[in-house]
This record gives sequence, structure tokens and C-alpha cells, in this order.
Amino acid sequence: MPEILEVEMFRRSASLVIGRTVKSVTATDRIVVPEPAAVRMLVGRRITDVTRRGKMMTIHAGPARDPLAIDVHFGMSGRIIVDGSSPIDELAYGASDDTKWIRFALRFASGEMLLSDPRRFARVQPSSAWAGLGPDAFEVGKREFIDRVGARRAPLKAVLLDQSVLAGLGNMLVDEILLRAGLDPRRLVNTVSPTELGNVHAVMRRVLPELARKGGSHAGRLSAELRFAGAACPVDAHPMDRCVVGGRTTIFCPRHQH
DNA sequence: GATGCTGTTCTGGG
DNA sequence: GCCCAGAACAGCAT
Repeated sequence: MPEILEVEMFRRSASLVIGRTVKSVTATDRIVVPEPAAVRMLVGRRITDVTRRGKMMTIHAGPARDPLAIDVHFGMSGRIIVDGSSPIDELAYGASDDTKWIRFALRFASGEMLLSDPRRFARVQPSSAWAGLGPDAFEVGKREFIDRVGARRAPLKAVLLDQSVLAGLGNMLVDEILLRAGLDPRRLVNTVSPTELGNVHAVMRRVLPELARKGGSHAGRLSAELRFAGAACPVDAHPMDRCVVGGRTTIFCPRHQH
């Protein structure tokens, strides 16, 4: 479920523990935390920062002469709970407050940070320094965006979903951006002009802060209730089509997306 | 009971 | 090497 907007909310929550010293680490789930010994090295260290690139959140801990960084990826159903509250109460595709979904926990002298993940697609592991991730969707400039996306040949949507090209966009956000940009998600990206790609970049830079304000990836014009074939396009009311692009269910308007 | 899913990774094949 | 489809991961909602 979490795309870049949700992960940014998680990062803000997690940053509440900056300055605290880790008292204990609970990491019993070998799927979510495949290297528990490495993650337990956090014990006794002070949290110095919590950063994010795309959908990856990184927890940084001291000391300065021997720092440790741990990557947290939330998968489909992961979310964070800090000192008893989460920025997102209700996740699509399963997440209750049931404590049996807690896969990872940091406890401090005061308070705690929990990772809840029913489906266990989340991962907590020593940081790989964001190797393999493209530039963050919030930060990437127009020139770099056009160069990176335009260098590929796959369908436009598949390229925008590729985290090594651009980090952060998921299925919902890509459909929303292409709906607003008026581009067909199936179009091979090498047939999309630099001007059109520049427009995609402009739409993305506008949509991300807007949806962040409205509460997340689900808050766009292409809301969950419209994600079926035949729904009225929010732009021109023409019945929308459904197909699969890049392995993901895709909703688009055949009239205004070309 | 069957299907699908706001994500990623791997495999086999063109 | 690039790209794709499909499967796998696992639980829940419809």
C-alpha cells in the first residue's frame, strides 16, 4: 500500500525518536528481518536521523565514529507506529491494530517504534545506501527526469514504476499522473517526446504535494471507487478502460489519454 | 471458494 | 542486454 507519500508520513513519525537511545530491539520474524543480529546492533546507540528515498526509509544511529544505518521498506501492508500512534490508521489490504502483526520494534527508555505488517512483505535490514534506487520523485529535476525516463523503451507506465529509474511512484500515483498528463500508459516511452515527458514531470511535481496535503495516494481524482472499467473519467466523463501494464492493473481514459 | 491487491524479486523466454 | 509475463511472498476483503 505505501507509496512515496505514505512513506514520507512514516518518516515524519519515525523522526520523533531522533535523539533517543535504543534500549532493546525485537526482531523475531526472519522474513521481515532476515539478519536480526545485524539489526540488534542498534541496541545502545542513539538515533541520529531518519531519511527517505522513494519508498525506502533509513534509520541512522550513532556514534559518529561508528555509525549504523538500517533500511526499512514497507512492502504492501507495512506501517509504522510511534509512541502508540500511526500517521495512517487504516490501510487498504489489511492492517488492524492487532499486536500479532508487529514484526519489528525499537524500544527506548521512553516510548517505542513499531513496524506492523500483516502480509510480511516489509523488510528491515542493514542499509545498502540506496544502491539501485533512482532519484527521489520529490527531488528529481526536469532535465534528469527526461533523460532517465526517455532512455528506456518499455511502456511509459512500466518505466515510471521502475524504482531504479525514479524512486517513489507506485501503481496508484502513476495512473493518477498519466490521467492528468493525458498520456496513454501503454505508449512505448521512446515514442513519447521530451516535451511530453517534461509535462509528465510538471504534473508529478504538482500532484505529489497536492495529494500529500489531501492525505495520500488514494486521494487523487482517480479514487478507488473509479478504478474499474466503465467508470466515468474524472476529466471528461468518458467510460474508462482497464488493462494490465507492467504487470499492474491500469485504469485509463481512452478518449483523452494518448 | 475464487479472485485481486497502493510492492519487490526472481525465473524463463523472446 | 532489454523487456515481459508469471510466480512467489502472505493475509484480508469482496
